[in-house]
Amino acid sequence: MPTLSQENYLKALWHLTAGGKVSLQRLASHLGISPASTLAMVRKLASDKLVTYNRAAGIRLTVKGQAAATQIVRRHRLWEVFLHDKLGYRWDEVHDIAEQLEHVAPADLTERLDAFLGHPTFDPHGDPIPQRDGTIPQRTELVLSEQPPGSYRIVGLAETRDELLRQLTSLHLTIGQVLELRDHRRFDDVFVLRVGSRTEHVGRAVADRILVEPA
Amino acid sequence: MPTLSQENYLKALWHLTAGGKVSLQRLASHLGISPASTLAMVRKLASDKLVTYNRAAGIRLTVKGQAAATQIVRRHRLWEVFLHDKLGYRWDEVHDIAEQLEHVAPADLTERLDAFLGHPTFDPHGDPIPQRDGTIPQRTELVLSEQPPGSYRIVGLAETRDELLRQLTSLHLTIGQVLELRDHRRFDDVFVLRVGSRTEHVGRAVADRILVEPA
DNA sequence: TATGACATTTAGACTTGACTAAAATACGCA
DNA sequence: TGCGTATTTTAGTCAAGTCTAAATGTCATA
Repeated sequence: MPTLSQENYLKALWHLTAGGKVSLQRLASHLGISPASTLAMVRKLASDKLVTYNRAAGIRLTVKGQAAATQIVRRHRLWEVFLHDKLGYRWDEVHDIAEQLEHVAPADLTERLDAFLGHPTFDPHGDPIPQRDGTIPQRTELVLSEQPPGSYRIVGLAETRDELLRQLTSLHLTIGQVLELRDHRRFDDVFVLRVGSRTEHVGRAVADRILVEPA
Repeated sequence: MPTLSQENYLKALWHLTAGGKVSLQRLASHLGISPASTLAMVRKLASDKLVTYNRAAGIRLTVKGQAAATQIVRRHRLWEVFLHDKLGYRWDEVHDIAEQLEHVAPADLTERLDAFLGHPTFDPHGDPIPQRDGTIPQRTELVLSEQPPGSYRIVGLAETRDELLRQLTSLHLTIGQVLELRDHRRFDDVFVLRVGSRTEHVGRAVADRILVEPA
């Protein structure tokens, strides 16, 4: 049970680690905190066995720290999906609010939220949501709007906003449905689809949110 | 913008005020904090013009303090509805979690949440949710399960859990519907209703959540 | 190998929100 | 009116998380 402040350090480390060795300096400037204060906190994290630190190797998350950080990122991204899909915030507004919500973590809340949102795998920015077991989804599905004409099966939806869901349902564009992408009229950004025996025209907002595999 | 800790004091004051003069002592023991610490915080609140304090009158919320406290209670109870209706927590589990969430208050979030939940007027405990303008709903609707046989119009639902909503919809028990309560079979807690031309049998879980007025 | 640039570490201090212990005040009632 | 009890207030501490300034290390390279 890291403190709120410790959680921010862990999350920052999770993000920075991808970019190579994490020096005090780098962590400090990422967080906008002085190197002196950063060192103090890194020592606390080390005494809680969440990180290891020495000058040469820099700061490294331990297995325990990794797990904690991953769960924080998971909570953050799930809240982003909630704010976007359910409350209708724009994708560029959700980050700051999720920043607040991610620290609320009573047993169960994350998993209930995940279920309520339909176990999403990507957040509104397109970043993967770490799963309960810590694995990170890889984009294997294709986004319909980026495909060449052809036959595809819908394997998922990138969003669960009621309005979008209703529209997709009314077009029979639900998971499992096979469709044929006929044309992308680029001048007005309309996608022409053959769904069952009907021809449908959908805009980019819809085509961007349909995840498919070749059929 | 009171601090997190100040918000807890304001909320406590809001609740205690109903019970008469609020002495330092009373506030302190309600919060489980020493009178000395409480005095220190009350002075801060006073310097922010959120409360007035003197020995004789005790601690009183100013108009500004009232407004702030009311919004905190509003946020708390809206989150309770979310946790109960949407995430499926039991009514006795939601308080502690809402306690955490109520302090997250970026512009807009409360109103969006309110809209998403369908502008509820009572929380899962049956307590009124202060409205955006600060007014406190009064229970004017009647709970179907507490009425004598007769004709009623449905004016609201006490809950928006999808499962409940689906069940009510499938029974045609939606807002505006007129129904006749025929009987309450007390030995097995089943309510016998006449809805349109059909006779329906519903249990207490449903009858408790239908708000009606005589028709 | 000595030096300058940059990174790290130490030292000391501040703010917030809590604490305890003890002093001051108020209040009920004998 | 004054005593005893309860409440309020003061004074001094503490821990967390931050700061600044200054001291110390490290390292590439001139």
